[in-house]
Amino acid sequence: MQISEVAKEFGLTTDTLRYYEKEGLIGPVSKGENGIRNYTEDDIKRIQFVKCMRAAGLEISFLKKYIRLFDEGDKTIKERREILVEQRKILKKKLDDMQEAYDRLNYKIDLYDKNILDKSLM
Amino acid sequence: MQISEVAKEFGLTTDTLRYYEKEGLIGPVSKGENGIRNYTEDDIKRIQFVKCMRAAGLEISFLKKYIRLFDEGDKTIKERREILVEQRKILKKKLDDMQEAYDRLNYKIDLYDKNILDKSLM
DNA sequence: TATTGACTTAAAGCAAACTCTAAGTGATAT
DNA sequence: ATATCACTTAGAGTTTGCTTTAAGTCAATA
Repeated sequence: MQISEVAKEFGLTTDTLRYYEKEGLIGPVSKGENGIRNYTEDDIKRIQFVKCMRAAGLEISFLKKYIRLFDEGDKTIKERREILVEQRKILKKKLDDMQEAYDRLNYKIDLYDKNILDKSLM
Repeated sequence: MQISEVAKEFGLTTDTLRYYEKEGLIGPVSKGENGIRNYTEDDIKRIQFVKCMRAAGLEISFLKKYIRLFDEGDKTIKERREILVEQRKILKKKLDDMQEAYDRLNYKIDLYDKNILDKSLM
C-alpha cells in the first residue's frame, strides 16, 4: 500500500506519516527499488494504534518509548505495562475534565434554548 | 483577591492568568493605585469557566470570541448559542475518540495482566 | 539601610506536533 | 518529447499556549 492510500484511509497527510516514521512511531517502512514506501499490514496496524492514541492526546514521546520497548521484546513487558497504566491514568483525568466541560456546555445550551440566561455566570 | 491567591486556588500560574487577561479571556481585572490586580467574584467565575473549558481542550480563540460576544449583550445570543453547539460537537468527537483509546488501553493492560500478549498487534 | 518578596510590564523564548518548501527522481499521459 | 503527477529528501517555518527574561516599583522585614 502506497503512502497516499494510507494517508487517505486514515485521514492523515503524507507529511504526517513520514513524520511519524522519522520519529520512530511506525516502520521503518520498506521501500521498493525506486525508493517508494510500501506499507505492510503490520505497518497499517501500527498506524491504527498510533492514530487512536494520538486522537486521545497521548504524546508522541510516550508512543515512541512504548514502541521502542515493544520492539525490544519480552524483557520489557513489565515496564511496558507500567507506562500503559500511567497513560491510562492521565487519559482518565482528561476524560473526566472533558465530561465536565461537556456537561457544562449542555447545561448552558439548555439555558439558551429555554431563554433563561443568567447574565452574570458564564 | 490577589493574583497569587487566584493562581493557587485554580492551579494556574500568575503568568497564565496575566496571559489570559491579555488575550481577553478574563478581565480586564481592576487594579489598586499601586497597579496591583484585585480579582472580583465575577473575575473568579470567568476563570472557573475558562479553566474548565481549557482543561477540555477548547481553543483560546473560541473562548475569546465567546466572551467578546457575551460582553456585547443580548443581541449576540443567537450567535453565542451557535458557537456553543459547534464546540459541543467538537468536544463530543474528542470524548468518543478518548473513550475508544481508553477502552483500548484497558483491554491491552488486561492482556498484560493475563500474560496473553499478542506479539503482532499493538 | 539593605535586602527580600510580591507585584508590574513588554517582549522574547520554548515545546509539541505538525506543515511547508525546495530540489530532485521516475513513470505515465498527450 | 514534454508535461504532469506521485513520490523522495532535508530542513525551515508555523501554530498554539504558555513560560521566561529583563527591568522596574513598592512594602515589609533584618
